[in-house]
Amino acid sequence: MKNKNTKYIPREIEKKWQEIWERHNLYGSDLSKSNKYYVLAEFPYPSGDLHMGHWFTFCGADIYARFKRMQGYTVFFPNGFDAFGLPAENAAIKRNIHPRDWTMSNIKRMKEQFATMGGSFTYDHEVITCLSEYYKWNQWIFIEMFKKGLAYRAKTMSNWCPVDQTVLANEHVVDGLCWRCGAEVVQKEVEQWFLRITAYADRLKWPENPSVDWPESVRRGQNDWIGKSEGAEVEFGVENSELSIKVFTTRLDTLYGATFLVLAPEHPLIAKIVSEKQKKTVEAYQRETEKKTELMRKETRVKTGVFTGAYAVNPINKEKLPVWVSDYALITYGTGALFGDAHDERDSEFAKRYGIALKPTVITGNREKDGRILSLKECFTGYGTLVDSGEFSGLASMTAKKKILEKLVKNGKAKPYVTYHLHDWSVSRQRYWGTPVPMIHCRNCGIVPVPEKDLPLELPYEVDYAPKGKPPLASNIEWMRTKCPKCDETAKRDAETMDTFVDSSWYFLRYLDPKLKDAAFDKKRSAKIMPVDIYFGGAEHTLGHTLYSRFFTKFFYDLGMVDFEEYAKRRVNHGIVLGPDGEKMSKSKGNVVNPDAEVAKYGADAVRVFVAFFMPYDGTGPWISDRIWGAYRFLERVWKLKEKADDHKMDRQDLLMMHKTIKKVGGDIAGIKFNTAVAALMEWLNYLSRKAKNKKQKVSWEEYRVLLILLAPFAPHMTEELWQRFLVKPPPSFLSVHCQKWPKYDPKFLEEEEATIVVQVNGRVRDSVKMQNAKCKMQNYVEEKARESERVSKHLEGRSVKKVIYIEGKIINFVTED
RNA sequence: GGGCAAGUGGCGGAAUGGUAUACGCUGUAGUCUCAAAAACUACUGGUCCAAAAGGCCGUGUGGGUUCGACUCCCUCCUUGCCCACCA
Repeated sequence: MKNKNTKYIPREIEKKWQEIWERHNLYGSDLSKSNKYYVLAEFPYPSGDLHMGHWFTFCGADIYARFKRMQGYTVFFPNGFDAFGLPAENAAIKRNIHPRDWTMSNIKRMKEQFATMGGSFTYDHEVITCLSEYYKWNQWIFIEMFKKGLAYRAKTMSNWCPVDQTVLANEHVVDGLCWRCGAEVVQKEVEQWFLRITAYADRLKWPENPSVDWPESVRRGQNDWIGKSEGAEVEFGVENSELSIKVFTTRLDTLYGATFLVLAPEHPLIAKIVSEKQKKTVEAYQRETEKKTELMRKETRVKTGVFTGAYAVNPINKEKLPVWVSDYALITYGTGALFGDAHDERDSEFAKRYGIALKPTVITGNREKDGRILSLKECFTGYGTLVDSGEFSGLASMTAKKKILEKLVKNGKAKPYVTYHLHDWSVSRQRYWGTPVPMIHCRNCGIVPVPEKDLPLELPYEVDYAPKGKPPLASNIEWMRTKCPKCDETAKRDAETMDTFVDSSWYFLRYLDPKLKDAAFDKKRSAKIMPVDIYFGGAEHTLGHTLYSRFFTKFFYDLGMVDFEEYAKRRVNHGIVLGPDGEKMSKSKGNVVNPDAEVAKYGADAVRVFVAFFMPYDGTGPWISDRIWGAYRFLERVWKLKEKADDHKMDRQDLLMMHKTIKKVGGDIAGIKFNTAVAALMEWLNYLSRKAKNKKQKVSWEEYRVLLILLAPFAPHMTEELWQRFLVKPPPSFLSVHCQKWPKYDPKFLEEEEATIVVQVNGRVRDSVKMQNAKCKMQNYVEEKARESERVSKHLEGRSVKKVIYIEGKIINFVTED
């Protein structure tokens, strides 16, 4: 009679073990232990359904977490939900369901889906950002920043999405379109809250050799985004006026070549200096550029502009320069004003277009650097020699910059000036589903923070959240009306909510104790468990989320709340699982692969193994469901192999294979190369089953035991089942395979008994010869042996050997005369 | 326009400057079966050859360095991602 237990049926074992693990609190972290290891994966947005991308990310993180746990670390691997945000509100409007209800039911559903994965998440540390127990601390942090002058209100031109009716950060304007809804973004002047991230620009800049292990692409990307430019602010007097125009430049060495000035259309001085004659033209131009959306500005690279009728005076040589207005000068960069000269391509283009006679260049070539003459273009970018520059002629650019600055500073006409590409972080959102800004607007006292004892300032459930161009919270008049904490007069609340990136900027600290009542996070625990040891996430968060988190961390550091300035020791970017059509998965395209069906068909373990195996973790490629069969077959073969296991003794080759695999799998997991780790396991399995078949040998229990341990992070359920059935006897208590110690390889077993030496003639492989390890130390012997080969001697016939290259134990190459 | 990454069989992908194509998928043939599926076994880059042995060609293109190059250097082409008037 056939025993039905001999068949591998995933659905019969997976749920069972998930429940047993939870019952035994297998993945609970004893946070009092000292050998901590914090594994973090970016928490998901509860959009409704888990998709393959989530599996890809979280399986990777889980494999790694399991691996570290088996290495003896106390692994802290929490999960949560980034639960505030626009989609909830949009879904609410569309389907007439409250954002909170929509979000919470999605979370419930996604948690069920997460459970099928068999992830080793640390229980009871869940963070859900839309709960007031969490966002209370967003508010607290906001007020702390306000007190330190880091949160402030300002009026600016902002990216405005007319469909979502909200302000967008620069990084959420993609090709001039809203990243969420795809509507064309327009410019609109609004007053809103900013966080002064620029105050941390210098500290956010990555040093050459940072103490933490983050991908170079992320570090470079952030540094470019911060875009620190050191230069000078030069004052150009305005002719027949007391006014002066402050111009930012990084190229003081070209100051003698200045031919004209350009002001950004939004520059406040324009109205004061414009001539009567030009007034109409200039104002028309200003109106026109105001209407231009970012998309239009980008598309028309042709530089347009108008003359103001005014002239400025170059402080270095008293030359008279016409002042123009053009939108290629950006009000947000430097001082919103620049001087044009022949060295800069854009300036030249602009001058040519409007018939401004450019002064000749004042930088010349003929300069050597690193033993070669530089091109003129290179000289223009900072390595030339000055000519026609008065007393500074003949100086190298670098020196001239310093000397000219010195002189201008002495005359009070310039000062060193540093500007950044990074702007302050606009955090106001005119939407409902977010953290209410904890501020009160009082007629007498101005802006007053909500007192700490009144936090959290709860988001009211009842509001009209349909977009009307004003924040939805403003529609709840009762909520809006309050009293000023200072003067007790009637006052108004702030109707705006915070950007959800505030939520995700510190959630990893809240994980430590999500229920903590009297502080944002547990300082003592943080000292123990932070920083995060490894952080898995998407490359798209290089300029957003991960930069903001670093900013928050540095702010906490300044408040003395944490004792580190970088919150994650290592950052790993994951790739993207595309739909089967090779396109990015999206609901509108209908190519979203839901893991539920795959799990039902193949079991979670096979899906996990396949997800780990089918492409490198940082790769991007389409999901091809049929191929999961390969992973399933692999697991089934492991399952069946147990029938071949007995007390067989391992020979030298067996030991070699086992230790090689231990080394490879451990090394690959540590290096986030899950695909080759699985391949190594497959290879070893091929070896084991071949030996079980061909040689009529059995597989030893030791081999089977190690195989299950190495496979456990990838296929946690089936390895546990096999472990419990065959390797725990009899079970005195619950001894999980996941609590086993990760095996160590012994280098003494890694040596091959026989060395295989590849023989080449003139670099072409002709044969390979085998010999005992010891013998390959003797080149003469190897050479003799190689010449004995018929295939080799055939190619050496009639040729004289000029040279023999021998790389010990690897290759021997005969090089002939001809 | 700038920056970064990458181009390897029919496909996903492996390869510290040292036997290119590991591992998996697919395909072909076979074993088993009344049959099919599954499983198992063998083969599976191209080309010359009846076949085998063997030879030649093969990692986007063209060059270079080297005894030896997917790997290092230069040219060009292509694709992807990110940024984009930054004075």
